[in-house]
Amino acid sequence: MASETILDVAIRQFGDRGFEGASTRAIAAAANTVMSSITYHFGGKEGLYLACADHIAAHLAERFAPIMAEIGSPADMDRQQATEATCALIEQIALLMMSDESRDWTNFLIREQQNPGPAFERLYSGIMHHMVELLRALIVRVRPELDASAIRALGIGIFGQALVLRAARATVIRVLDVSEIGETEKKLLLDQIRYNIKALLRSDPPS
Amino acid sequence: MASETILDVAIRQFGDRGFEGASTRAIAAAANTVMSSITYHFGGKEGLYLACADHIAAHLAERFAPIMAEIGSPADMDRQQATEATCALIEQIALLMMSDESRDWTNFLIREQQNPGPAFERLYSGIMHHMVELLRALIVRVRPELDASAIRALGIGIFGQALVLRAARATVIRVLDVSEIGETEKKLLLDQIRYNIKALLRSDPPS
DNA sequence: GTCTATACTACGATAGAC
DNA sequence: GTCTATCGTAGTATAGAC
Repeated sequence: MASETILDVAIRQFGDRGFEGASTRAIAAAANTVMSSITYHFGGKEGLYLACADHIAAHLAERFAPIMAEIGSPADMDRQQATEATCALIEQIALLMMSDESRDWTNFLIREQQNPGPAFERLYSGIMHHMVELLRALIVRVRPELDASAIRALGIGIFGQALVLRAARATVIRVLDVSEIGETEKKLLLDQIRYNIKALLRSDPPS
Repeated sequence: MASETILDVAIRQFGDRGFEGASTRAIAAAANTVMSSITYHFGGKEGLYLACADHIAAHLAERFAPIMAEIGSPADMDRQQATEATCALIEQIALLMMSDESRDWTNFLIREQQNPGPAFERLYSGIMHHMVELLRALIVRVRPELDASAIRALGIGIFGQALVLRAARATVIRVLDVSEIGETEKKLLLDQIRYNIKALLRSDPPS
């Protein structure tokens, strides 16, 4: 189906160049069709942008379905299990942030975070709030003594462990003194993230 | 001077809409001048973009000069002092990430991280590598037993604590269930960051 | 459904008046 | 230094052929 190809190309273009910077002609040409196909399938540039958001949400939901199913319900976990589940979840997010496959999705997502519009609404209610809620529930199991605000703030910090790998990608590559994030760097960063999360979830206070 | 106004407007526009999305006509109009002024002062759109990067680097250097002077040299610090200095540095970065004043700089910066070009080079060598190096040296003082790779990976995780506040801004606001990040939320997040950094810098391993 | 043709607007660069 | 005028290009939208 041509509209699938158009969506994939459009997500890349929008992610790289932003809504205004991307051109429907260029998107259509890269998808081996003409600009008016976009009008036909999506109603116009704006409609295409929103369809991209839905497409990303669907793909993310599909990608995280296995790990979320494996984690299951945090309600009947003990501390150790919830800690491990948190590590597993963030590890998956970190892998996403480092993957080339999802480079275009994450670029689109980060861009939309800076100027949230209707597309962010679709992304958030489509997939992100499920993950936010799961993370929150897991932290509650590990640190039941914390109040709701602290749980949320801690969750933000834990999520930052994965996000930094995409949002500051160029800096990460510079700091590691490599030309790209290869398998060696992936392993290094994932191991550190797992260690960091366990440190962040400890209940005995630092000196 | 008119070229100062043009730079401020341009940083906002480039940050919001990207290089291609921003228009020199719109930038000039918002700076109460005409498009050909940009040609005169900066040689064109590309020159303006690079000048924006230099402008941001200069402002960031100015903003962080006090805290970096106060921290001084990590070489003669003990663990406790280096831990406190790390907290102070990341706290300043976190404040920057949350500030409206620097919204445009950080948007520009994050955008440039996704597709680094000559402008990233100027930003990195202009200011960022100083901060990266300071953070690295501080962590070395706190955790001298770690090897160079682990120091770098830990630094990335610590930096992520601050970065997430800007890169996932829309999600942070959603999670905290507020319409903007006010004083209450700033305090909550900064307190958590300080706690988190101390947890991340602990040398006794988590269970 | 996919294409061509066209209308209209906006873009960046540049030359030249003042 | 700041402006107007203009050129060539590229943008979105739309109507209509097939």
